[in-house]
Amino acid sequence: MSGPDSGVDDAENMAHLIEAHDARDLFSFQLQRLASLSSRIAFLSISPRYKLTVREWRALAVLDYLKEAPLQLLANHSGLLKSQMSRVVSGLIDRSLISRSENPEDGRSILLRLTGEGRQIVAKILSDSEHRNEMMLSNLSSEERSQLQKSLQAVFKSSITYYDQLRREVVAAGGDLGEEE
Amino acid sequence: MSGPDSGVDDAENMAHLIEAHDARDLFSFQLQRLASLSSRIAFLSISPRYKLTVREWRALAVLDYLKEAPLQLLANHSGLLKSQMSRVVSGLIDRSLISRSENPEDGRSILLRLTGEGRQIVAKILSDSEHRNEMMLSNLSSEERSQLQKSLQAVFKSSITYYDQLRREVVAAGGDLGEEE
DNA sequence: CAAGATAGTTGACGATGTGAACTACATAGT
DNA sequence: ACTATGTAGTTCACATCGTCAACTATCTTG
Repeated sequence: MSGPDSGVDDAENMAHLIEAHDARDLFSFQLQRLASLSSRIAFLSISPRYKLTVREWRALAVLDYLKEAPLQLLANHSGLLKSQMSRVVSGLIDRSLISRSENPEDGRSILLRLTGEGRQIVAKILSDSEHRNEMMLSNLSSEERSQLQKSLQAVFKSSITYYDQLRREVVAAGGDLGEEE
Repeated sequence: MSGPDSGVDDAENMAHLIEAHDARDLFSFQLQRLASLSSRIAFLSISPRYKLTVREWRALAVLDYLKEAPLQLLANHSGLLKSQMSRVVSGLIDRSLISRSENPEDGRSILLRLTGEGRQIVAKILSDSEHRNEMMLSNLSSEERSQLQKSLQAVFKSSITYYDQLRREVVAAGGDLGEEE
C-alpha cells in the first residue's frame, strides 16, 4: 500500500504518519543507525587518546555526576546490567580511576567514587565530548537542539515503562524466551 | 524482578547552567542510553515470536525495500560487514525466508530476494515495530514526533561527515589505533 | 531465628564485530 | 591471449558484548 515510489521524506503535513511503509521510516531504525554511528565516533575520539572503551567512559562519566554510588545505580544510569557494570568497574579499579569503599549503611553494597586521576580524565573527555556533539548537531538550530534533547528524554521515559511491561509479559507468556505459537 | 530500575529520576542537584556539563546533558549520552533500551525492546518483541535475531530482522527489512540486491549492498544498508551478512543470509535461506539467484551480469555476485513467506513475516514484524515505536513515542505530540525524526536525520547527515573526517585524522595521526604519546 | 528480598560477583553461552585467508569470477595492461 | 590485480562471497578465528542463572553475603520481616 501507499506507494513507496513517491518521495517519502517531507515532514510537512505527515505529522501523524510515523507509521512505517518500510523500515527506513521507523524511528527505532533511525535511532539504531545514528547510535551506532555516534558510538563509532566516540570510540575514535576516546579510545586512542585515553585507552578507554566507550562503556568505561560512560561509567566514569556517570560516576562523575553521581559523585558516590553503589554499583546498581551506576549500572542503571549507564544503561548496563549490573553484571556488566561489575566487570567494567573492576577494570577501572585496577587502573585506579575509581575507588570502592564499604557502605556503612548496608553491608552488601559498595560505594564507588572517582579517584583524583579519574576526575581529571573525565574532565578532559567531557570537553572532547562537547566538541563531538557540537559537530554532530551542527545542522540544528539551538531551539531544535533543545527540543531534540527534550524529546529524547521523554521517549526514554516512556520506553522504560514499556520495557518493564514487555518483560513481564514475555516472562508470563513463555517461561523462557521462545515458547508459544 | 523489575530489572533495570524504572526510576532514573534524580533527587540530585540540578545543574542550572546550560553548560554546566555533566554527562547527562550530552546528546550522545542520551542517544546511547535510549538506543540500547530500544534494542532490548526490539529483542524482546521479535525474538520470542518469530525466532529471529535483531540482525536477521534487519536484513529482512532492508531486503524488503531493496527488493533485490547482492549481498554486499544488503550488508551496507544494514550496517553489517559482508562476512556477517553472509552468515545471516545463509541462515535465512535455510529457513526459506529469502532466496538467492545468480546474477546474469556478474558471475561472482548473487541476487537476494524475499520469498513469499519472508514478505509475510516482514509485514507482520513491521506492524509490530510500528506498535513498539508507538509505545516508545507515546509521550510526544505528532509535531514533536516528526520534528524528532527530522532532527535525527539531520544529525545523521552531519555525523557521517564528521565521522569521515575524524577517521582520516586518526589514521593520519596514529597509523593504527593506540599509538601516540 | 527462618524465610524471603537485595547487592554484588562469577560463569556460561550465544550474539556481535572484526579482519584475514580462500574461491571464484572480472577486468585492465601489455 | 595471459598475467596481474580487483571484487563478491564464504569461511575461519578471535575478541567483545549482552543475557541470564547460580552463588555469597547481607538486609528485612514475621
